[in-house]
Amino acid sequence: MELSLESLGGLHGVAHAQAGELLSPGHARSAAAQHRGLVAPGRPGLVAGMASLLDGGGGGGAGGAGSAGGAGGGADFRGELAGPLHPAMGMACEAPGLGGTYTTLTPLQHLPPLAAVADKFHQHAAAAAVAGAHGGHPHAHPHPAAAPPPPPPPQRLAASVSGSFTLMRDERAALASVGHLYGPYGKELPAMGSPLSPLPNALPPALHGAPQPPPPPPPPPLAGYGAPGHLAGDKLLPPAAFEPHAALLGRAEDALARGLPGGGGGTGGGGAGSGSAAGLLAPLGGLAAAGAHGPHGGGGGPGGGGSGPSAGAAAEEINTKEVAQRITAELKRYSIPQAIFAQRILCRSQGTLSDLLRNPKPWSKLKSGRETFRRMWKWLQEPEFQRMSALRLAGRSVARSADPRGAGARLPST
DNA sequence: TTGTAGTCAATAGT
DNA sequence: ACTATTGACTACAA
Repeated sequence: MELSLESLGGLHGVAHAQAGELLSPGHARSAAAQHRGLVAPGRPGLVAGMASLLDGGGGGGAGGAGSAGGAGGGADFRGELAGPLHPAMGMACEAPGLGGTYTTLTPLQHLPPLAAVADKFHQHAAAAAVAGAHGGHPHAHPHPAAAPPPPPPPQRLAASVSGSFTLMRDERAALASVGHLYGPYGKELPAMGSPLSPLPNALPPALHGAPQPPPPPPPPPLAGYGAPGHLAGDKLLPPAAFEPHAALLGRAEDALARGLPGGGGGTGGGGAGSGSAAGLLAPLGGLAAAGAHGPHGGGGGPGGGGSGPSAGAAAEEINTKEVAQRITAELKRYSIPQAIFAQRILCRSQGTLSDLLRNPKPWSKLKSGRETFRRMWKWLQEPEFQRMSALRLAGRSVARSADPRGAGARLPST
């Protein structure tokens, strides 16, 4: 437990708040306390999958290894898990049993170990199946072609990755994993990275402001969200590129942040950039790539802000409002209770999540709270099945650590 | 010491 | 069952 997340978390966020937080009683209790009670309702189709996952989270582990996961990982994907999960996913809160290499839990437990991704792959295969995305293979590699979602610019990925790598020094191991992960996953990543929404179906374009291709599925009712006031000031990252590296970014960001010019300059505000995803993280995107490379171009876009040296720092900006909206939409879409998401993905309480979603603070005003938004963001970036897996895995881990019994207890049959 | 930020647990409302 | 709100606590920075 201690170090697992280090890779991700350790690097960045952790820097400041973490240690204390990790240890802080609060977390402990919350974690413990939180684990319980997380079951989710099921819904048809993907949703169902999600639901299952949710449930599964709790249960899967022990018993059958997760419903969804069952397939590949089934018996124990632990092995797979040995590696850390994807950044956005898995055990967010605990770095459980994964291997031991990951990071510690930062306050939030930042990112799950990249390695974990591996697991995801497997999982995702299963998940995919569930989702119906495509038939996963046994271990599913994401073939570029196969993947459901779209299009991805591999390049970006590469860039990102590299950036990540750079960032991650410590995480080499993780990197390694990543490397392989991404490799196969190439397609997926890109997908995520895609300008748009990571969520294939998901997010409401409205959020982005930019006209994006509307997701197939039911559009989320986010009408309420409008233009964000604070957003204006903030910058956003384009989801693209960075998603996988969110973690990295995070760290980078942190580092940068510190070094950076504060807000970077400002950012360009709404600019965000790039579009897409727009707008959420413009800077981030930059960061990701840039991080390592510097001002990368992509950046260009938004860039703005940053500029300078620190562009990176800025990089991380996430449009909190958008993220909040998107998360809200996704949760609704899949009927994921806030409590589940909060606990499994964010390692926070339901109340906290609710508050964050309803009253997101501008990125610039956030401190340690950025981690929470990063997590949300990362989660959004994940492909559906990964997201689901995350929920499930997280649950699993949590369950395991906290309440093994629960783990097995209820998995939906699915 | 004071103020701010981030969370949580509890509780009320739907 | 879920979500929203509130009060209190802890950690940090000025």
